[in-house]
Amino acid sequence: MEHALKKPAPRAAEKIRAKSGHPAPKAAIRREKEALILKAAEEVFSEFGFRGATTQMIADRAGMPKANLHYYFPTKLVLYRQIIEEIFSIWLEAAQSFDENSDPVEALSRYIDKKMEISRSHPNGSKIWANEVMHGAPIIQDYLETTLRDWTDSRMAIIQRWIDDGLIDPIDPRHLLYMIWATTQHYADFVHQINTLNGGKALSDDQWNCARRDVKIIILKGIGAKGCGDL
Amino acid sequence: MEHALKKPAPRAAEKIRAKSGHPAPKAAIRREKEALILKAAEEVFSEFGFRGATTQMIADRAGMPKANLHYYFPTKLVLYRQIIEEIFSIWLEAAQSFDENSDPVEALSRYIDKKMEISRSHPNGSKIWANEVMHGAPIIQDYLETTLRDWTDSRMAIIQRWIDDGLIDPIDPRHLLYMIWATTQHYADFVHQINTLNGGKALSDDQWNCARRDVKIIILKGIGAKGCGDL
DNA sequence: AAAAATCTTGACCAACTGGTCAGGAATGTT
DNA sequence: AACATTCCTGACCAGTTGGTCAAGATTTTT
Repeated sequence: MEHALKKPAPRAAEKIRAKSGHPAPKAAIRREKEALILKAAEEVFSEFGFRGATTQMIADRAGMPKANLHYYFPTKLVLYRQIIEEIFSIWLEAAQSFDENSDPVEALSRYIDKKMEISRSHPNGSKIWANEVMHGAPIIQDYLETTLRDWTDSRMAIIQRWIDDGLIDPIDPRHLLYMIWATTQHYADFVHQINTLNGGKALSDDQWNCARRDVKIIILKGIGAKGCGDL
Repeated sequence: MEHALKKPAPRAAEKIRAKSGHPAPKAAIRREKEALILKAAEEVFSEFGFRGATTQMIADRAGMPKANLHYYFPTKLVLYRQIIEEIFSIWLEAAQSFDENSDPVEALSRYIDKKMEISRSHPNGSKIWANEVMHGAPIIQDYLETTLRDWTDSRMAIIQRWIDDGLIDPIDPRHLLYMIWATTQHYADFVHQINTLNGGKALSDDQWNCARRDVKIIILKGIGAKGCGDL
């Protein structure tokens, strides 16, 4: 015990606001705190996994006592699920661009670009997803069986049409999708390994451009897509 | 308390051996028990991660009381590290075949085949590795910086020579390696997702052959390797 | 046979973790 | 101003976990 009793200190946030003279509307407080917690939780979950993360760690990183975190999110699982759902929606949204173009080169290029962008700007989400799937998807199994499966089926159909139309070589659409997922997500999930092999530094803008270009070239050329020489 | 006191029951293993009349040499006991524990630990670690796995779970799956496990492996970390090291050696060993052939088509084909084989036969190892790297490689960082980096550098040099000799297109060797790793390991790390998208069933032999073939074709054709039309 | 070394295990413990709660503080409403 | 609502937090608790230990069982050595 360093201090047997402490005088009831005013809350830090209120202190600051008092100085600046602003009020602290309840609605805003809720929004801000929840965002703070979600951000901290995403970091901690991606670094330690669901079980490895403790609500104490998340609370610390969000700058509030643990009890306060539990005031906004009753359980760790609720917090985790909300994060997973947000990640999932980002993934699906990025996938939209896939079918805005009828040309395989255009459609696949954009899709790969978007996926690479997400891997760079949102690596934690990818990691949490990978972690979840690797451990048997205990929490998002229903998503895999419904939304993801539907999405996959429809995109495979599109790819199959390209094959039937002779626009790309006859490969199994499934494995093309897996290769795109695997490769693009690798730059998020294995960013630590990639950085280590890059002399301990994060990839520069140039290196990212190079990665994007090479990934696109190899995949598009690999499936014999017509007219991809000028990427 | 269901039973206040229990008579000292003879150990199960000894019971069986007594029946069969065999003795139980200490050396063999040690070997068998350690192997049993390592096998169980690999399963549990791959399913729950380091922190998610409990020594109790591992002991249960190995069919022995927890205290017995701690007799052979003093701490959970020691057990984990031993497993990681074994996995690492398998990976490097498989990579040997990479430079037994001077022809890029031959060398890369064999390398991809071996990696796909490992993903099918040894998915747990791949998952543990991925988990470890995703969480910042807290335990194997030194391996990444020494052995893996050396290996990567030497292979990149070989690929660069192929490029200089005009045997493959000028892409960044680094990203070719990453693509091979990402794609082949995806079939281990994301096996749950793949199976779910496959109607909940594991890939059949035919499907595996198809995956192997498509992965090889796309990558080899994608880098413009000469003479890979007959894969 | 007896002593030494190794193996086995139930019981136990200290540290930690998710989650609770009471009561005080800030804000909103009348 | 007075009352209601929402927010904040130190203290607390029950369950879990990695790891220990002493005492007994089995095998090896002398």
